[in-house]
Amino acid sequence: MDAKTLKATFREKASKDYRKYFAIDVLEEKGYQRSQCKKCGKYFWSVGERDVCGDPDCEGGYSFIDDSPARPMDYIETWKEFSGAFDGMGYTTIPRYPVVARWRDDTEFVQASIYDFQPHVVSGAVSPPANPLVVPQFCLRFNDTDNVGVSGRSFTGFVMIGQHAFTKKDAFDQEKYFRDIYRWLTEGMGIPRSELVFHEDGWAGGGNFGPCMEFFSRGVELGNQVYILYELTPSGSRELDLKVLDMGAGQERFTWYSQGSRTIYDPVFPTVLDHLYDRSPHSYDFDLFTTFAPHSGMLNADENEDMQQTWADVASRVGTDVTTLREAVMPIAATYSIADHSRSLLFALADGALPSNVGGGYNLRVLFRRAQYFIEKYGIDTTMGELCRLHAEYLAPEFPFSEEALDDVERILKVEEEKYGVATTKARKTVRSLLEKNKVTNDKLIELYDSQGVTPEMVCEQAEQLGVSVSIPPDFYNKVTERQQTSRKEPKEKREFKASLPGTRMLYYECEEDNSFDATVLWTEGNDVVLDKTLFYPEGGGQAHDLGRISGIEVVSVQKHGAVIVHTLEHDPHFSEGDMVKGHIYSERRQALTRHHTATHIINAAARSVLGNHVWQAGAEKTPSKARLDITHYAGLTDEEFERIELLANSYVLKDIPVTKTFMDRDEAEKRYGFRIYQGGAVPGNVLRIVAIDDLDVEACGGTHCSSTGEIGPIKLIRSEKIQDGIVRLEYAAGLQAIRVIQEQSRLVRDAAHVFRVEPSQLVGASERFFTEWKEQRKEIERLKEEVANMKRSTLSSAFVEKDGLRHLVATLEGDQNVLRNTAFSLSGEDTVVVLSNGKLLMVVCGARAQEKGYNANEVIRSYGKGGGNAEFAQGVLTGKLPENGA
RNA sequence: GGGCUGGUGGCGCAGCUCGGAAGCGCGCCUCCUUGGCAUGGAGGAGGCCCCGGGUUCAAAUCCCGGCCAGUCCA
Repeated sequence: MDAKTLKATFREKASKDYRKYFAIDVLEEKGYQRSQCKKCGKYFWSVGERDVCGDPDCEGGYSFIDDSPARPMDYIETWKEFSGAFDGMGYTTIPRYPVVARWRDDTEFVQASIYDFQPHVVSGAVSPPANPLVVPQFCLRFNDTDNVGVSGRSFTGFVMIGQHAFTKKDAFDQEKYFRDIYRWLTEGMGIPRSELVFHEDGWAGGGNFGPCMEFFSRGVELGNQVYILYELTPSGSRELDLKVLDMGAGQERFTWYSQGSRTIYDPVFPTVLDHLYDRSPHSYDFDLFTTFAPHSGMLNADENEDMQQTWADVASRVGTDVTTLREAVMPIAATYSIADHSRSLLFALADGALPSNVGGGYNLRVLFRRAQYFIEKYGIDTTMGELCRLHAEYLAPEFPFSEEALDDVERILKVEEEKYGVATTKARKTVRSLLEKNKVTNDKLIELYDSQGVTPEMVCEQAEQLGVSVSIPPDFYNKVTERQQTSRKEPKEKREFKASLPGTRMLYYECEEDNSFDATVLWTEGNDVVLDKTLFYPEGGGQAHDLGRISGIEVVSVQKHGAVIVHTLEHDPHFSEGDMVKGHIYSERRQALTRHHTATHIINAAARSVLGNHVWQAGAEKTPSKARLDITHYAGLTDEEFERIELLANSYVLKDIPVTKTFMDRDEAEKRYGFRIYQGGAVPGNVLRIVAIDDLDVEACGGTHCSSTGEIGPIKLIRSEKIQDGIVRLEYAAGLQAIRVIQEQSRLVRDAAHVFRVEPSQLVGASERFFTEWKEQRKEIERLKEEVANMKRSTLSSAFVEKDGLRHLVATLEGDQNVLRNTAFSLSGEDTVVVLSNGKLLMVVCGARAQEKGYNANEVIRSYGKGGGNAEFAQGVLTGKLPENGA
């Protein structure tokens, strides 16, 4: 059953038996009564009789603008008050999580406060950082980008205030959770109880489900409480062992509602909006916008088929025409968009994400470009970096940003602005020349957008400047989508491991130095063997698996399936379940892998120190011969940065810093070291293995590691390459392998120097000289050939034979294609037919009069050999012997 | 992850459809014009047409495979 049907089914069930599923006692105690909405059919609770439920759709718009029943609060104050109120009710306030969700592998950005605790806390595997708790969680959602600014309430980034509790089934106190949020709404925000309406609803997601209570006032949803109580199993629904309270409410909504301002943006970005208005040459028509604001909710691009018509409808309601309305609304909507987008970028970039052309980074690039476009279009004198600083300053009491982080954000935005500048200048040029040639077809428009990012709006702007008109098809973006062919690869099938066995004891953590061990065989099938304990490190964390022998048989692969380690042998084992076996690992390979793994952490730390705090690991691979690390960075590395990283990494090695490995509760590790520990991506389990190189680098990592950095030996960077926008790949070798790389490189230099017969130190100078000379001599040869051709010409010019009133020459001369061609052209005149060959190549040139008389070079050449060309000039190869007349 | 577009002197580009002499603009060098500069005029240097295969008598051009860059969509 999918989430949608599960939700609908459960809602019906909960409404029938609402006393069981909702905190009815509280509602009744406060004087609320239950009704069914005459429009949508949902059940809801209100003080006194009501026909409709309070949803904006049923209510017909907002009625709190300029008339809020609540106590006005500013944006920062909203959180302060909320957190203070809940502190008094036994909740712990925890700091927000990064908006880049590195602890998860199913999403790039946090989209709701509950994301912080998925999957491990919600599943019960990991204990929450506090319980119950409240958190101001910054979230990113890109699905509503086009509506930001216009619809009056959409954001790409917002703060979801979360109220969460995670309890054993019997300890779940739904009544208290509801009472607490009710107290906040009425006492904290000062909303009279008669202004509140509560909806009964159901919720489902990820196989879990439960009832849900939504709270509305004056046509706006202020938040909802989800009670995750059940899970769906193949045999039916079952009560969860761990029940979860998930209350989410927008901090922005609370503020907006409390102030009754014309849009949600005005009270949320006061300093940034002032700055934008101040730096803009535009005069804004706030009066018309204010009249427009209550209807803004209608202009939602997702819900409207025909936006043109909707604009017309809104215009007539406001009492003006579409053009006047748009001219008043769009500049203000643009400033709202700029404010929203810059704040989203501030959080995303400060938390370590980078704009890119692939993945989630692309969403960030789109945000940047959309905002930058508005800044340029309306001639606002500011930069995105400056805006981010203003946001940071305003948000500081709730969300402090470090100076280093802000510097980083500014640098990244600068680079992004340059890229945008290059792309738009180029695009403009292309558009201009196309417009001048009058070659703008619909197909061309789509191609321009698809391949160069030229929006139809940009084309129109250019066209206007040139005084040309272009028509944009109304279904433009649909056509773009049509052009995109969706061919998706089937996901690789993962081999399922069926046997239910106890977790294998991991000797490679306990006895790091050993290379042999005794163990009992627990299971075998085909070539696969599972032991009770093993020294064999399985493939994982980018580190290749160990090789060796079990009972004399070669081990070819070691994989981890859950907690069970499976060894694959070269052939069927002669032993069986219950037997004792002796295992042996090849320690040279293991040591090389270990060095490369610790070297990877060192390189990561060095890169972070040289390039900045935005550097995160984006992937890694360690083999016995070399290793590679992908890091997030906004540009390719310069040679200087490359060398500085290498040098710094080696200086860490020389300091011989101890490397400690400890097992630690996830919750404690996060508290002590922060989210930096998730360099390698999501790690399962409540207990993490923390590998710390002093405070230089601390990561949750399951790999094998040296016990101090000195053991790594030398580290040699081999190359760096930008594998995609925002990701740089570093390749390097450590220990003896590093020496091998260095040897290889010096051999290369030695061999090359030998070719030039110079000392290696003179190699560069020598090759430069040789290359220049080679080019010069090539030129000289060209000149000489020219000269030879000239000489031949004077001998051949007297060898013409008269025929049909034309002069004919058929001759052989030495020389290559160029000599032949030049000679042929210089000998030819109006009345000549020249056929030249060097014994193999063949050329024919016919003069203008010769062509008139029917001598076509393209045909003439066929009587001597194969080839072709045009009427004047043809070339090819000789097939027989040339019947010369010139010699 | 997938699609699309592009890669030609130092820089910006044309040529590619339809294979047949590697071009244009800016910049650079030399000379002339000028009191000097801006400008104007004349001449010149500077190319592994991204790399590797294939088709063809012949490939910058057509086909296949790489590499690099840009861009759009997930």
